[in-house]
Amino acid sequence: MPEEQSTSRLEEIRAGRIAKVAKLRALGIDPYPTTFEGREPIADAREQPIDASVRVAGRIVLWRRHGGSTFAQLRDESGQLQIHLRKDVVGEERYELIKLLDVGDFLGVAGKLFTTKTGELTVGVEEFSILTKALLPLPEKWHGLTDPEIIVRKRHLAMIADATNADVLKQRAEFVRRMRAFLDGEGFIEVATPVLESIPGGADAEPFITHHNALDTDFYLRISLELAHKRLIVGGLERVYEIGRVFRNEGLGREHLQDYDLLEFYWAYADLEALKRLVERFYSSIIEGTFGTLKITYGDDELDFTPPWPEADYFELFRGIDVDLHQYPTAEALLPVAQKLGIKEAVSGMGRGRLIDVIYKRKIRPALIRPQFLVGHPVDISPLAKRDSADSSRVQRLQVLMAGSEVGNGFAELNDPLDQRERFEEQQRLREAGDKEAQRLDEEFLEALEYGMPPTAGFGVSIERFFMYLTNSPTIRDVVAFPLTRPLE
RNA sequence: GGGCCCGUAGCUCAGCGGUAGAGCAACGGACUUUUAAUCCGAUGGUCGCGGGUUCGAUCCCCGCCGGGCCCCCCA
Repeated sequence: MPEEQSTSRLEEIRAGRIAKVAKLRALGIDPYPTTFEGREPIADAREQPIDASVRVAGRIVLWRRHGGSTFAQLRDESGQLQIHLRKDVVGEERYELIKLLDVGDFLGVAGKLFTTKTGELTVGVEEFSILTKALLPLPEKWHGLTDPEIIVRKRHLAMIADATNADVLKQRAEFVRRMRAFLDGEGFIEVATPVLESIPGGADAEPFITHHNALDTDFYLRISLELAHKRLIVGGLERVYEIGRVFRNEGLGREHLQDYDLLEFYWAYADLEALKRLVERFYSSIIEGTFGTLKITYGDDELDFTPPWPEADYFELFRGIDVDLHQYPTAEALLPVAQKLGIKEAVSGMGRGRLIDVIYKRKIRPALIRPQFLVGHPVDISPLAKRDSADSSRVQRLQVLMAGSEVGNGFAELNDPLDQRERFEEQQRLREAGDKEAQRLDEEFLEALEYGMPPTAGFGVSIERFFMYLTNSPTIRDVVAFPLTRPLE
C-alpha cells in the first residue's frame, strides 16, 4: 500500500481555489476579466446619500455568510465598504456563485446604499462580478501579520493585512513631491547624474563594486551626488538638485540601509548664512506640507521645527565635555583623551578626524535632541568644505540634528583647487594607513575645480533617515517598501 | 564580524523528554441585517535543516539556514 501523499494545508487551499477557477470558467465566467466599467472609488461612494446607486470594486477582506444573505467588506485604495448580497435580490443562480468566492478575491458590485440596523453603511448588491480570483489565503483577520520576516519579505501581503504599510509609502510620496515643489519654486533645476562611477566620492563610505561587460571594467556604485553636482556648477548651472539612490556597503541597523535616496542641492553665489535660512524654510515647507504641523513626536520627545533654529558650535560642545580641540592638533595627542573618555573603539592608527568623529558620536550627538544647527566642524572631518576665514582649522559647515541623529548636512563648498588637492592627499594618506572610508583623490574633479567654481553652498539629506524620524518609525526599514533581505535557500 | 533571543498548520499562538494542540482561515452542513457573526461536523503538521545524546527528541547538546534586538560601521 503506497504511503499517503502528505499535502500541506496551503497546497490544499490553493488546489481548491484553482478548482473554483475551473468551475467559473465552466460556467462561462472569466475569473480574470479586464475591467469593471463605471466604478467609483469607495471613498466617493461613501459620500453618496442613502438610496444612491453606487458601483464599487475592491478586494474582499471579510466574508460573513448567513444562508440566503451574505455580508462582506470590500476594500480599495481609498477605503472600505460593507456590501450585502441577498438570494432574493440577485437570484438563486447568481447567489450560488458566492460559493466560488473567497476572502482575497476582487469583486465589483452595483447597488443602492442603505444603513443596516446596527448603523453601518452598506451596498445592497443588485449585480456583482468577480474581477480577480486569488489562489492564496490572506493572513488571519484579527491578528494580521506579526512575523517581522514576512512583513519585510512579503510587503505586498503586509499591506493587505495592514493598510498603514501603504499609508507610509503614500506619505513619503507626498514628502518627496513637496521637496521638488519647494526647490523648483526656488529656481533649482533637477538633474540626473551617473550611478556608476570610476571613483566614488563625496562621502566617507565603502562602495559597492560592479562590472561593465562591454568595457570589461569595474565600476563603483555612487556613495553621494556631490562631486558631479559641483562639476555642473563649474559648467555654469547655478541651482541644481537631485533626488538619487546612493549605495553604501555597510552594516544594517535601525537607522541604516545599504541603498537609500539622497537629496542634494547646490546653490552658486550663496554662503553659509543664506544656506541656513534656506534650509529652515525648506524643512518648514516640507514638514508642515506633509504632516500639517512643525511639531513632530519621536519616541518620548516633542520636536519643534519652527524657525529660527538654535545653533550649537562644534568646538563649544567639545568644551562642554572638557576637551579643547585646539589643544590636540594631532591624532597622537587626541588618542589618550578619547581613551580617557572610555571610547573603546579609539585605537592608535586612527586619524585625528576619525577620533574627533567618534568622540562626537559617542559623547555629544546623542544629547542633541531638539532640531538645531551644528556648526563650525573641524577641517579634519570635512575634506570638501571651505575653511572658516577666522580659524583655518575649522570649516563653514552646518548639520541639522534631531533626536540625536543627523538629518541634514551642508557647507560652503571648497572651491580652492590647491587646498582641495591637499585635503584629498591627506585623505589618501589615511586610506593608505587603513581607513577604508577615507575619500579618494579624484583628478577629474580637481581639474574641474581648476577651471573655477563660483562660491557655492551645498546641502544633502537622507530622505529615509529624515522620514523615519518624522513618522516616528522605530526602524528605517519601516519606511522602505522592500528593504534588502538575505536571499532564501 | 561579536553578544543575546526567536523559528510548531496558510495566519496568530500554546505545548518543552513519552502517539503534536487551540483560535482564525479553508472544507461539508444550518442560518435572509451580520460586525472577530453563531452553531454542528469533518479535515489539516518532514514541530526551520542536519548531526548527536537517549529505550524514546518538537523539547536536551552541537553545527547550519533564516529572522529580531543590542554592539561594530554609517546618513
